[in-house]
Amino acid sequence: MAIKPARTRFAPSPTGHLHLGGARTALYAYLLAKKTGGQFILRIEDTDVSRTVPGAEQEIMDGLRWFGLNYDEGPDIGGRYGPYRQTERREIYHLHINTLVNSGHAYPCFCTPERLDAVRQEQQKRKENTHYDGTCRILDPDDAARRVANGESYVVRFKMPREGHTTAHDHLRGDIVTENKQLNDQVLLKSDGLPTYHLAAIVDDHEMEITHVLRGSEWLGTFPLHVNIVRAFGWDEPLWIHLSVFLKPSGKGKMSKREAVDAIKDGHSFLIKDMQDLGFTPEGVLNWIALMGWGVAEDDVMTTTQMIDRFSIESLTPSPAAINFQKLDHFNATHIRLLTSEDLAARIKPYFIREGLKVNDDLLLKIVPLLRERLVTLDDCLAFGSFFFKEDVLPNREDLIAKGLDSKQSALAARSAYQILLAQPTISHESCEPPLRAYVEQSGFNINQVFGILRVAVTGQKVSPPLFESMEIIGREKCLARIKNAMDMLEGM
RNA sequence: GCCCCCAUCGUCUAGUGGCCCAGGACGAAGCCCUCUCAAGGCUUAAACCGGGAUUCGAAUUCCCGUGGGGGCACCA
Repeated sequence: MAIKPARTRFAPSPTGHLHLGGARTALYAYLLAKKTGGQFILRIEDTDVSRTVPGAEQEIMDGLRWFGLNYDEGPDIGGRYGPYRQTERREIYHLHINTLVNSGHAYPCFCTPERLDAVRQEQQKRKENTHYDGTCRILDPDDAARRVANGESYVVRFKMPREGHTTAHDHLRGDIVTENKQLNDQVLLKSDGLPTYHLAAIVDDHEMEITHVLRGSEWLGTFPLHVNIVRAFGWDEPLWIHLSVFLKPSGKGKMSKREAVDAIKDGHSFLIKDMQDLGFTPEGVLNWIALMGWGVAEDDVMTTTQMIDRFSIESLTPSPAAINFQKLDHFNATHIRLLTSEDLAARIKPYFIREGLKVNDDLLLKIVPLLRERLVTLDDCLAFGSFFFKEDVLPNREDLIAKGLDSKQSALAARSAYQILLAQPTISHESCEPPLRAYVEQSGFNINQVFGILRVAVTGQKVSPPLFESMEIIGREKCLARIKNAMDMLEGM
């Protein structure tokens, strides 16, 4: 059972929000690192300065922490292999790009974007595969070096072999063979002096001694390029694992703006920052995304610890997975039920406070057992429990009239129940239910009618946690007052 | 257009040549429990994309279709 410790990384670019796909990539990388006793690293790929969004980096870090996916090295905590922001690693890339140019694996290119554009259009017109035409590939290296020294604007391109083929090995798909003539002389270093992803990621993964690269399958297209770069350097390759993409719920295509709007409308989102507000728990979300792309035979309800225990890159699946929010609800509800009362209380408290309610902690702890199995999302605590924190309750007149009865009959039932409860020194399940049931027996009304009137009277709503347990928590005085009030309302109709 | 990847119930998946008239989970339907709503228990319906080939035997291997996804930037 001697597994080599894996060093894995999550390497997002700070250009937008942390979403489900990114979170899953991070999760798998985290699980693999923890499983093998290795390290999980956060690296920020911010080489496209124009696309960098202020706050995005922070959001990524907050998201990972919310999930409990704590990284061992990262921009805010440092580490032996830092810095962990690519814009802070310019010198490292320049060093390596020089190596590549000197060994003939890369070359400076002075073509202007305008010329490149023209070439591309020309190729499209001829229905050719668009690719760099190689103008600067055949430049004399000394001439090129002179032009660079003169301050001429340039990029550095990778000199892709024109003949033969490249075999790249993906752990989930096996060997992927590509003809080299299909490949392009990609830009490695941009004219602003910053590297492109292709160079930066490969250099960093090597420098940071990453053993397993887990990334999205959108990188499959440039995968042959990447292995060629690694080989040009003469480095050992990491194990490459390209994760499947997430599809929209219909299974047709990736999530888009349109689906994002629909998801929000129905209380869901694929943005991590929204999840917390929507009442989802990190445990629920994690469990849900873990299973999209990981084949777990049975017992699929897991905590992070259990996931670490059972995780294996052998059981990852390469096919795309459609998002299923109903399943998220299920896992969220399931994990809520797994929480201790203290934990659940602490988690739902903010939702009551957000609603402007004054929360008494003792009371909160008492109602938690009544709420627990009724919550799908944490904010459902409002629908089932806000009346506990209100002085008064305002039932709808119509709701007080029991199904199948008129207002007079309902008033009679309320009055009778009131008198029975009034005779009880304390209100509890044990003391109240038997006499009330006895009354139901002899009154000719049914349980649902009588208990229903009381429910609306005491809680102000038609759906609530169990009646007697709720009344016990609310207390004798308040319950009696509320029933009296309901009685008056019914009799005044 | 070119290149690459993928393909088991509606969805996520188990399955690595016989243990599969295909198993689990979500969802659906029904029943039980029940003061409402849940939770819980039990049950049912529901799939190997199509065609060839290999083999005594294929969901599992190979080929060809078809469908879906991704990529073809000085973006990641």
